[in-house]
Amino acid sequence: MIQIELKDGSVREYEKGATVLDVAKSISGRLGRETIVGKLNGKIVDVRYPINENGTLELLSFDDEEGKRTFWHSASHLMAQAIKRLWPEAQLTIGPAVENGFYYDIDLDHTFTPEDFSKIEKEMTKIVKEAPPITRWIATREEALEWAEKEGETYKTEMIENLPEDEPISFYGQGEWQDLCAGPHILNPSMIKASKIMSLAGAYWHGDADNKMLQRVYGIAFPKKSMLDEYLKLLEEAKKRDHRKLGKELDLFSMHEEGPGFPFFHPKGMVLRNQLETFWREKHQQSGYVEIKTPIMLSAELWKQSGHWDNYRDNMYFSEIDEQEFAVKPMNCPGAMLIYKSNPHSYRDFPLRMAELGQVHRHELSGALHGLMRVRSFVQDDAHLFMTFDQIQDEIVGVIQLADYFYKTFGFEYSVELSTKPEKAMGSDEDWEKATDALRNALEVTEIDYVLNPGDGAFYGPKIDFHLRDSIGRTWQCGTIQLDFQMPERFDLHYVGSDNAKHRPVVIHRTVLGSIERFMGILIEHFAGKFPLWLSPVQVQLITVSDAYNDFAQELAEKFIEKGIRVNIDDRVEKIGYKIREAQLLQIPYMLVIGEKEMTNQILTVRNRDTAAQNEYTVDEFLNKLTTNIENRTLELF
RNA sequence: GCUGAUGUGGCUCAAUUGGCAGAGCAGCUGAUUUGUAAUCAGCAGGUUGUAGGUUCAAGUCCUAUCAUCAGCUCCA
Repeated sequence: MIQIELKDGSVREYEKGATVLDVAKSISGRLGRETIVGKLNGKIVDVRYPINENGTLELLSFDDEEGKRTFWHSASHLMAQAIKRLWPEAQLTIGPAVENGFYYDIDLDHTFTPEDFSKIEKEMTKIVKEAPPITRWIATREEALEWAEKEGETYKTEMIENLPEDEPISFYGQGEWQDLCAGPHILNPSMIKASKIMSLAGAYWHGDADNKMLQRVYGIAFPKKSMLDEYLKLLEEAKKRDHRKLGKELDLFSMHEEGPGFPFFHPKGMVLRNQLETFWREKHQQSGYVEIKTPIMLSAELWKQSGHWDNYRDNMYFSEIDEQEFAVKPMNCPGAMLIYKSNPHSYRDFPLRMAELGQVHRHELSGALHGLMRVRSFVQDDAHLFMTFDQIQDEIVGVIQLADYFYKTFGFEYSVELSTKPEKAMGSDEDWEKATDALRNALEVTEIDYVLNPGDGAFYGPKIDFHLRDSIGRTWQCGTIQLDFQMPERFDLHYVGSDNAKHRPVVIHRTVLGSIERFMGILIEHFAGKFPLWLSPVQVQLITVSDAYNDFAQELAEKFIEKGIRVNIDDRVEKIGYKIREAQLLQIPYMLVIGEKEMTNQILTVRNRDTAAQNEYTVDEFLNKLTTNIENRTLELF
């Protein structure tokens, strides 16, 4: 007999060799039905896994991350089986679960069309009805290769050949179809009560653009039909907060064919932008930064010196001035280096924090452009910090805390990645190691959770990235901290130390918002256009009941303007309901109906955008509440 | 850049098998002076992304090109 400790701390006895499923069934029928995978002593195992020794076991269902992934992985098998039935010549590659569902990459001459989706879905439903039990077995390398040969699955042959010698090669099968797969999997496709093919995309084999492009079929699946409906509804909701749609509706910015990747900011978008920048300047000044501004175009010679010419030329724009080659800056660092070099520096100046809202241009691939999120020209909220080696950790910690402060002000959740040396990089392995250690230490000091992203650093140094999430769950890099030992060498920077000798300073590049454009995109989606008061393009809408009250509204407006409130008067001859509706659609925080009652009593009737509640205030009361909320950059309206 | 899809008034969308480009909203004009999410009527607005081609006839079919969307790749 063996002893299994369960999640609730209870211990149960089983025959040696009892499977995860046996355990689940023994506890309750429901657990028996819903358990998808087990976590045995911290390791994910198939429900078919026989337990041979004492240990702790967690039973995971679709509600658990690991359970969900397994479920979706099995759904991708179901889809693959359906596709193989419909197109037997299809060659299968890989079919993993992703954040929202699963995909399978398939090599097939027939190009899938959206019309094929329903065909595939129908076949999937048929298989679900057949309910073939999913079985697992281990094959030798020879058997596995034989299978791939027989099935004509050339990609699988390649995958088998690349498997490590000592790893057991497992197969999963359902009905007439088998697949090479590490698992784990659910017991039977009949557990998949609802599934839907979502979209189609091209994807390269092994993610390498030199390889053949495969067809990637995306799908989603759930153990309950109602969950699929809910998910589809959620997607609809997310579409409504797409910053491209809201940008148009709220008249914040526009994009034009004449300038692909170059956004145009409208007056209301500029209010938002300027508020952001004002906030940014205020906080940076408080945090000991000075501000600089460097030119958009600089000599090509400078970019050769900085290393951008060798490492970043494909992404740069060039032009000629007086027969000399110039480049439009893709980054702000070389300009900042020149400013540093224009004066001698002492260790007493350090740390020197030079910030720059710098407009950069980068030639991004046309297919990569995406609203404000990925553009070809954007303003980085950049800064270059110059310091001694001893100051590195404190400075990185300082930036991490600054970034945290900014994100918290907007109520963002964020994730952090540490990226290490890429293939195309300058500098010695030793320098890279030192720099990477410094970043890692700072992360550990601040006790921030992070994931490692090997090989994804900048060409001049490793980096810490801050990622924010958009409305449909895609994450975008915003803040970044990059340690750089290269620029100081290349530009021969130095400072005089306390020993009266010349030393090389260390440089940190960093952004917090990342790009103002991208950050605005994220903000729009995060708030779904309902900006907090301090960011709202129009903060107060005065709505007159009839033109008898226009003068009074005008008087009031002047009082608001005097306090710096962004106010707008709607004195059109329209019904109140009509004017309220328009202000509401523009997400204006406060709507004030101005009529007889207000004029005679000298009182304000205030409608709140979010609650639709109506409150009465005296003018001074309301003004005080407004200014306090704005000054504190409060997220909620009052 | 690659794969696939999509481009019709400012916006959202119609237009049988190729057969006279249309509606709602927004805009303008007039009437309505209105109390918390749409007052009524009239008017105007388009070389159907662009350039070619097929055809008696093209929004519709073909070719090229540009842009956008989804993903890949890349990245703030």
